[in-house]
Amino acid sequence: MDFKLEIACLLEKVTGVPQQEIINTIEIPPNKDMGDFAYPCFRLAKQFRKAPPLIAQELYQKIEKPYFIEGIKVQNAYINFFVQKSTYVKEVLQKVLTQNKNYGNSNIGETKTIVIDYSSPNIAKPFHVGHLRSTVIGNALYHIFETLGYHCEGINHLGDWGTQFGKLIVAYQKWGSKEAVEQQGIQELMRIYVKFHDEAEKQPELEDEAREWFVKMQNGEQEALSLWKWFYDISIKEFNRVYDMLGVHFDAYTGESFYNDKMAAVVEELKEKNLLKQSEGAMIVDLENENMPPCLIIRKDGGTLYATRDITAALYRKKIYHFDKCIYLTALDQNLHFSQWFTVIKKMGYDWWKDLIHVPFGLVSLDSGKLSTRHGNVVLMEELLNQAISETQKIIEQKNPDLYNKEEVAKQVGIGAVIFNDLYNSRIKDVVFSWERMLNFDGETGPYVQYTHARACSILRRGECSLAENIDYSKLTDDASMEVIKLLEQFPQKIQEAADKLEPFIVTRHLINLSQAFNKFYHDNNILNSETPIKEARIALVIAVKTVLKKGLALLGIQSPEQM
RNA sequence: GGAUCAGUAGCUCAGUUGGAUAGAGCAACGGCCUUCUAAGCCGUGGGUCGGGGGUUCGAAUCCCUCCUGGUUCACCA
Repeated sequence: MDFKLEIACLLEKVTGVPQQEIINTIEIPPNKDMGDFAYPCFRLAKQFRKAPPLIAQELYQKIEKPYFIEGIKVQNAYINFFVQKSTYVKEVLQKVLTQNKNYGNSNIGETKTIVIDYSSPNIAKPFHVGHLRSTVIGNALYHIFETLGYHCEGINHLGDWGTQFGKLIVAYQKWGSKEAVEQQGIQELMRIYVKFHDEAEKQPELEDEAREWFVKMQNGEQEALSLWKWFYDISIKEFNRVYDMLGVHFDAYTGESFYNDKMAAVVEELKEKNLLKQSEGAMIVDLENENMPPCLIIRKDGGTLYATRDITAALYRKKIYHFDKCIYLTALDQNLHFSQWFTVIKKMGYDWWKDLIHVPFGLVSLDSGKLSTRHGNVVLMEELLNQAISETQKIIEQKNPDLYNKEEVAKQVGIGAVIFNDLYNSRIKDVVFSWERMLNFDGETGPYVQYTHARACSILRRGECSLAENIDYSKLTDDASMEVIKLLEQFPQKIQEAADKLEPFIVTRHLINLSQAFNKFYHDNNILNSETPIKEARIALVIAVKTVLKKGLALLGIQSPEQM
């Protein structure tokens, strides 16, 4: 039973307002003494031509109180409903316990496909904290949509093509060695790349040489391509190490190089549709009447650009995946770029341009300023994860030295802390990276939620805790228990809300709230030493909380150790 | 200058499709481990919701205006 829906039905009968509209208006009162659900009557004032409190009063008279409602109270313009607690507890817990790990699933997205473009780092550059947000938010949205029944395609649109590889080839031939690259991987590639830039300031002709090499790549010349492939393989190997640690996977690694041979046709199409225009030697799509600067398609030296590849990729994805939505996770500073090329798609006459969605997030920086690989102002992702893990190990030594699988748990908790931290606030907020904040595991953090889950597991491990046959749900009507039950009930709506807003933090915050409520419940009530009917009911609650916490963390891409 | 995002407690942030007394965590201070994990629980202090106008029965939320900060604006991605 869906209580909100049932209440909406009651109200539909007495107001004539459609159910769906009422559902959207029903709120949870700020204070539990006011009621469990509230219907504000302000909006009915016009329709009824009366003062809202009066309307509330009149509606109240007309409502026939069903069995699952214990009481109805009118306060000012609000009609407040008090649910029949034991019915409510029973309905919610039975639903969670029978659906188990499917609790919160939905079929709303059935037959729909969502393409998610996330992570997308540049090849031959180290994976650092700046790449974390796209990766982790994209991964969470992937899971969230999947749980709502959507078919998802996760794409890592690697930055694996462009003049920078020409530079790298030149640098490698001048200052690199096979051994060094094999031994040190990206770090060595980075070193010679930086050296290239230093040297190119003194000898600008190096830049020409680099461009030549990139042209050779584009023309498919063997030597250039095999070097490129080598750099590519080394990078992917290192990226995958990080992705494995983060528990992130992709359905495709079709990066920019993949579209190399597909762009000409798109440029041709733009020409045919009369959208391409010469300007200052380059080919552009003019967007003046859209109040935007032009979208650059072809450079004056004939090279393609970021937008060219994105447009090509979008057309390809539409053809291959028939997506209903294609979402791009990048920092907010790319806003204009996306608006521009989305508009180009629109001008090409594709009505699905509106299904292209840029999901931006705030900028990451360090105390010491902007992130810059070249100036060494970065925190490497592996370093961050390893720090978080070793910090966790210290805490385990201190708090639970007898834990049997310390290393595994340290990984789950340390990495979980990093992911959780990134999914804790709304996307748009800028982030100044701070070791102190990152390695603080107190309060509203990943370890807090994991700890709560481990506590629940601990109880279930100790007691004879199989689920009882006939549970007396009336034993869970105290305030602390009710608070937990309410949050369990809201979980599916929160997943839906997170999907609607493309904001995983809605789930994150809900897990915090649930953990807080459960910890209070845990503190107030002894579970294993209570009398049988109470104990059975409480254990059912513990199982339900454990299930939802685990599910919620999984949606965020975080593991749930049973002990920590 | 144009565009865009943000401004809520000392710090980091929820709350913004107008609604009941603006909430958390961190930090500070004070309690609670012979009882299921103290990575926990309870309590105290802390607010001109950037400023000023306006709309409304009602504004942190909507409109106008100003201020501050970030980002971006032609051949990088």
